[in-house]
Amino acid sequence: MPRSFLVKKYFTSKRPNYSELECQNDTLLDRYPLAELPAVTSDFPVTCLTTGLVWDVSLLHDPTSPSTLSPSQGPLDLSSPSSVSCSSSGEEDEGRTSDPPSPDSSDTYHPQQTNRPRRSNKNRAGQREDKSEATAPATRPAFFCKHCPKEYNSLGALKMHIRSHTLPCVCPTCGKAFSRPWLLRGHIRTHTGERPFSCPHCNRAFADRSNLRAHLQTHADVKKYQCSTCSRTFSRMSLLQKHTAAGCCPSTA
DNA sequence: CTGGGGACGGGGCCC
DNA sequence: CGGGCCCCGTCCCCA
Repeated sequence: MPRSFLVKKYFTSKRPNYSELECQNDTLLDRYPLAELPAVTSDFPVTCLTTGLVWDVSLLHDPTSPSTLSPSQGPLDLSSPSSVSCSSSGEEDEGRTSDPPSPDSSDTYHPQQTNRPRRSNKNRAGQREDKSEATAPATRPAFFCKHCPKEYNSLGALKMHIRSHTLPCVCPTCGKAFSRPWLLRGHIRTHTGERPFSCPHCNRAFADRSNLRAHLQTHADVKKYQCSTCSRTFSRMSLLQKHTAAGCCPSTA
């Protein structure tokens, strides 16, 4: 299978609208251009410097102290895709990762029957609004991101968010940086061509579970997103939005 | 214009 | 508390 299609065009004209990179001014990528990103030390599939956290609970330390990101660690070893690690640990997810679907988990992913019966009471659709508001009750301690105006009511949440600024996980192949190890693993599949998520209906395989989920919608008679005016259903929100924007439903557009 | 794939961001939840 | 994973969602591109 040709993989060139996987190595997307964001190296040319597409993408890297990674706004995070822009607002990082004093953070990782600025200080350490890709070619100089810290390298890796072990034999793990990803590079992830999770300790490069910087937060501003109230003041915190100065950004001039690049945490664990020491340029002296040397340039990336782009020639050895496997010679990377995630400082977050040294153990990665041997067998625990969800990346490749475990054979025992009914071999394929079924969105209708999420093999995880959790979050039953949680409307995840609203999480975007939640985080955009980022309002913390006055009775709770507020943790502020020093890189952006976001505010969290737990240090853990803030730390997680800050990783989106520090981007501690670096692809050994192309140097692209990610906030989380599993994001990097997913990215690495774009290099390796690995597609562990296969569609049970058409045998098409995907590197990304979300993409498989979206794909499965194409097999559904009634798709997830429905136009409130014409009742037409779409596999993706974006398609519904295009549909409404195109004028089908002026009332909802 | 529509449909779909690729890549990715990020918060919540579980362990 | 941190790491890992899930899910939702978005953006871009292409046929």
